[in-house]
Amino acid sequence: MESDPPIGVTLQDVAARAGVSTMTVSRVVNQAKRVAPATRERVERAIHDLGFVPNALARGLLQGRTHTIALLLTDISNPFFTQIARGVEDVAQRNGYTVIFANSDESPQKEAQYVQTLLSHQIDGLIIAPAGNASRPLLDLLIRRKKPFVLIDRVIDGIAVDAVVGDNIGGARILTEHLIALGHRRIALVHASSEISTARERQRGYLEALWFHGIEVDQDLIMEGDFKRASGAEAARQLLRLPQARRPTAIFADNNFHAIGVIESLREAKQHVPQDIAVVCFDDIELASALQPFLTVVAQPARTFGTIAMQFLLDRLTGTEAVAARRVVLPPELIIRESCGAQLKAQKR
Amino acid sequence: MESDPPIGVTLQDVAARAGVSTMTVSRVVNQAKRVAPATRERVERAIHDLGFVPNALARGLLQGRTHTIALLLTDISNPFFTQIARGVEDVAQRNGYTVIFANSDESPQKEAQYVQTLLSHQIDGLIIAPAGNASRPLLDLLIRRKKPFVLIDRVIDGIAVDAVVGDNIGGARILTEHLIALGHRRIALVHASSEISTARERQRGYLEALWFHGIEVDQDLIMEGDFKRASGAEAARQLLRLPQARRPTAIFADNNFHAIGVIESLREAKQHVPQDIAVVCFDDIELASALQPFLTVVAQPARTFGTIAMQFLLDRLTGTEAVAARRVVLPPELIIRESCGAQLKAQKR
DNA sequence: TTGAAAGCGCTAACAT
DNA sequence: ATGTTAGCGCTTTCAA
Repeated sequence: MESDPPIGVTLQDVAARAGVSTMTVSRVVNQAKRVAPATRERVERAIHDLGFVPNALARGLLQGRTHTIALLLTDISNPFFTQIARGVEDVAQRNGYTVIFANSDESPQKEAQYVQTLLSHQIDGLIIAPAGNASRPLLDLLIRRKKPFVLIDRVIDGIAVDAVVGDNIGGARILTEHLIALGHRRIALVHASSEISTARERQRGYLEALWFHGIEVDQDLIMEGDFKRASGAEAARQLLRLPQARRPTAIFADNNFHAIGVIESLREAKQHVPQDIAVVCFDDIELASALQPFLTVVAQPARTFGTIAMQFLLDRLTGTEAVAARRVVLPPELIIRESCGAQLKAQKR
Repeated sequence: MESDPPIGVTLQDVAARAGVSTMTVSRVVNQAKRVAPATRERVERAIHDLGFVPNALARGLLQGRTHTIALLLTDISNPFFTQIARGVEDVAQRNGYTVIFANSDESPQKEAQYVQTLLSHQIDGLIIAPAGNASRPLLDLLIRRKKPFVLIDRVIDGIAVDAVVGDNIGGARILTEHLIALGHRRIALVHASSEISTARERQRGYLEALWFHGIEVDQDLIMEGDFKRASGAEAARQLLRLPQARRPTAIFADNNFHAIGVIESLREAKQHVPQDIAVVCFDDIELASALQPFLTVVAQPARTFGTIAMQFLLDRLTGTEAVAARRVVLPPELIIRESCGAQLKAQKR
């Protein structure tokens, strides 16, 4: 049971060493005021000597709070979510919270499984980018359990909780109108499942822009993907199979991964971007754009998504009074790079 | 104390509902065999009705094991580390482990702080990419505490522990020799601090290649950065300030972020890559390369780094017998894209 | 097959 | 300013 080296030093051990009660040690550890300077010093010496690290489990068990929150995302390999993670982590760390990350991979099953695990670990709250509308029961469960949580990037209809999202409709309109202004009329859309609010809203913005400018919607130009690279590539391949006259002159990818996939397929087909076909997308790919700046995008302040969401969660965690659900909609920013448009305007109708 | 809705349902509650002792419930939860089918069913029904989720803290406190491991990286926004994270997470999840991620941001201080927090949360083990040689005391602490850990990507001299790394010397040689074979003689190096094993080894590989081919080393072409984008950009700016004759015809960036920064600066200076100056780097930037494929790199199987490291850690965690420290060195792969070389060969000496 | 008691490491609430 | 007691939710041990 008892080990030779300092493995698992407890508060008791420190108390014995310093010749005081466990309560005194506890008080020193927790920065309480009511400790005589001399005693405090003895205890601190003992803590240092023994290399004591308090057991957060025991403390959590007793207090019902672990100072741990979870960040449940759908794809941690997407830079957009990575930036969110950094924002969350920063604010969390500054406030003494530990963050557990998890990846649902756009799968409601995986998501449910993770929430279960996270709950069992007694996390104090969560920040979630829900996999889709199917996540609804899960969120209801959290509400019943009175676990504070904040939705990030995506919302679920009819559930009034704190949420930090981007203006997807507006962003999609801006992007589409940018293309229209450059003379494009046959604009394809590669969107993800309508189960996901962001995909739904971006599609809406695209359609609104077309309607507003009296451009007829061609269903053959609207492809469904899953926010991943491969589906973007497949969508582009299909678009290229259309007869020349019905092919798009521009493709609007509803997220960055779709755009990458689209561009890959176009390259395979020897179609140059932006000379032969324009490509724009939602969410930036900072690294990629640094290399070769031609992709016009609507970028979102992902890091800010994270910091605000964490702030909201903190309010809930430390909140004295009950606050109504808040929703922050952050505006996206149109980044025009080596304007695919400029060239196209001249050469297209 | 007692709440109205099912908030914090305990094993006791389930026991009461099912009319059995807590032990019986515990046995059902833990899949023990010695439970009568009828009893088991009653208990399972109660668990479901009450929505009972076992308290991992209480269990951990008692057993001294939490089935949680930590992954401590230096930069989660680098795709290389993101891939590692996915690999680790996959293997961990399949084996019933929860992963806590943390970012040291290349700072030994932050790293030490995180390890402290993680230890207090009683994680069972860690996978660490150490910030640098300064991390040595921290690792010694873990050894004293008998916390299993595995080094990933970077090693610390004179410490015999499991490690999963890439062949940095070999990779750097390959990359440098690739440039030499294309006719380059003035090859610059942008490397990170020698405090970091990967930076040290890549520098070594670069030097070895030059020596081997009888090319004199020009200290003015060797710049120190910090593995981040800005330092790569600054290094390139300085290189461009050299008199024409002493400027490099190629730049070897010792990681992907350095390369991005270098390319940005070159673009600002209207230097075209690869026509005017070649750029190669260690670690791929998959997304970026998909967009515009001209960056020749030495790519590492990051995901495999993660899966193997997690496997090693699992061995330690479940290990019956003590195994000697293992070190796996994974070979990198040279990816030549639109060979910056081909063009250069013709135009340079 | 099931239950009772004890206690993991810590701190809230109450002494002193 | 310091100590004592009790117990968080669970499982280990031992008994029935």
